[in-house]
Amino acid sequence: MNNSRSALPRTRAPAELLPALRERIVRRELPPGAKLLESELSREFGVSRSKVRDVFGALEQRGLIKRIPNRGAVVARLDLAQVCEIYDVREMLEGLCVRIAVERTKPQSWRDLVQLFGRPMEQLVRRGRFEEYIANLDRLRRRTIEAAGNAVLTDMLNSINDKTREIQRRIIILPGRAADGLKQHRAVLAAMRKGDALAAESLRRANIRSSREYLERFQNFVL
Amino acid sequence: MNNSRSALPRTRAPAELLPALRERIVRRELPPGAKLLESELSREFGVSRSKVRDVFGALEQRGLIKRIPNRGAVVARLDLAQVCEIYDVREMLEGLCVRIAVERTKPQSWRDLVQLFGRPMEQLVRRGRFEEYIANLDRLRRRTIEAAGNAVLTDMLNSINDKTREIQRRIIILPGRAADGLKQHRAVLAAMRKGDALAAESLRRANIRSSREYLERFQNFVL
DNA sequence: GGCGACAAGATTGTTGACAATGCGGTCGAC
DNA sequence: GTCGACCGCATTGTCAACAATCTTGTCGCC
Repeated sequence: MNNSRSALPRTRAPAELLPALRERIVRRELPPGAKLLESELSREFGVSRSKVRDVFGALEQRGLIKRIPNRGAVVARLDLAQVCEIYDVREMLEGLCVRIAVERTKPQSWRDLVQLFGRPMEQLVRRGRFEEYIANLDRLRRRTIEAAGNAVLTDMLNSINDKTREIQRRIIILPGRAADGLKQHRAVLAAMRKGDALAAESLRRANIRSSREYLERFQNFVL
Repeated sequence: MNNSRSALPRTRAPAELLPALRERIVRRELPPGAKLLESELSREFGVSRSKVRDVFGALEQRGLIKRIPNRGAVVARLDLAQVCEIYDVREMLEGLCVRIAVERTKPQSWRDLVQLFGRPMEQLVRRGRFEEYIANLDRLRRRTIEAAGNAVLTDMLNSINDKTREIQRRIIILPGRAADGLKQHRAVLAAMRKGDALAAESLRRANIRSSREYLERFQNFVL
């Protein structure tokens, strides 16, 4: 079902197995429903089956795969209800993250991002350069998480991001979404630049709610 | 270091290993820093070492134990900073949980809990029957989580609860805390009874912030 | 007497073989 | 011709032996 290519790019390092598999799932290189064979991965990565098994355990805990006893592991599938559950949580946690980040940093530390989200991002949206647009969004995201400096929060947000990264990518390319999102992110950044933590939180939450509206409206194209 | 008793209560079922260990850690039967020996647990539960190993992996992912390569597994230790991180997240998630729960249920479905948190809980606080007080608190917690019906949120709250259950118990018995907490929970329940989701959320968050103040004030007695 | 190297024991990490389970195809009966 | 039982194959689950690593106690040297 999934051996679409016979010559795979052989990731050799044994410790790289978990992040490599995670990445393949997150990027939908392994699409939802794809079956994961222990022996196949064992050979490809040059590690023992036990180790593959361990990694499966970790991936299952993170909700990226589903294991059925004696039947193996498949990439987890998300329906709209589950994505909505995630979005409810995400709204709260991203809001918290921005608030803490603002509280713990000097307002001027966001200067470069404010600038980046001005003209440069405007151009990217106008020209439909979504990959770069998304890369910059991710830059903002990582900076915010790092500034918040809350390990528990970081884990949860990363877990949520793993499960919805591809969905977010598909939302961004929906008609009008990138422009809307950029406006909202600018508002958030403006509040951050002023050191107004509560406003930044509120605006970030509105931003995520807006993204979610696109998701629900265009669910047939996204899921 | 930790073989305080020679005749342990032998939990025999192999599938019971994970919940059993989890419970021991959460209840501090295995205190932070306690070393977990694979072979010992393997014998006690009558399972193979491989299975113990799997369970260690799961416990590590949940943040209940810490594994050091070639050095074994120890029960995770929490310092004040980490607990504060958890409380920041907990405040948001418990608030969200109550809000959704109220939005998705009929106001009258909370009647029994409103009543329970009236006279009966008052009596328990006054008489210092903390175990029963805590048991009822947990009843409210489980009902709320169930009513919210958000699996992602449920997992996160349960994970947080596992890590801080013992700390919460110690906060409750601090002088004045149980009475304060009860007042706050009554306010939350009153809002729930009225179907005012936003008020309930706000009040629940205030409740958790209050609990956190006790924690910070009495940290030497709690941690 | 204290410090460092060494060795023995204990513990974790890894591997491969073996058992159990589920799936798909084939054969036979009605 | 279709349905159902059986058998073989592929895959997962389990286990015990082996290898690697760390801890601890001892000895010798300074």
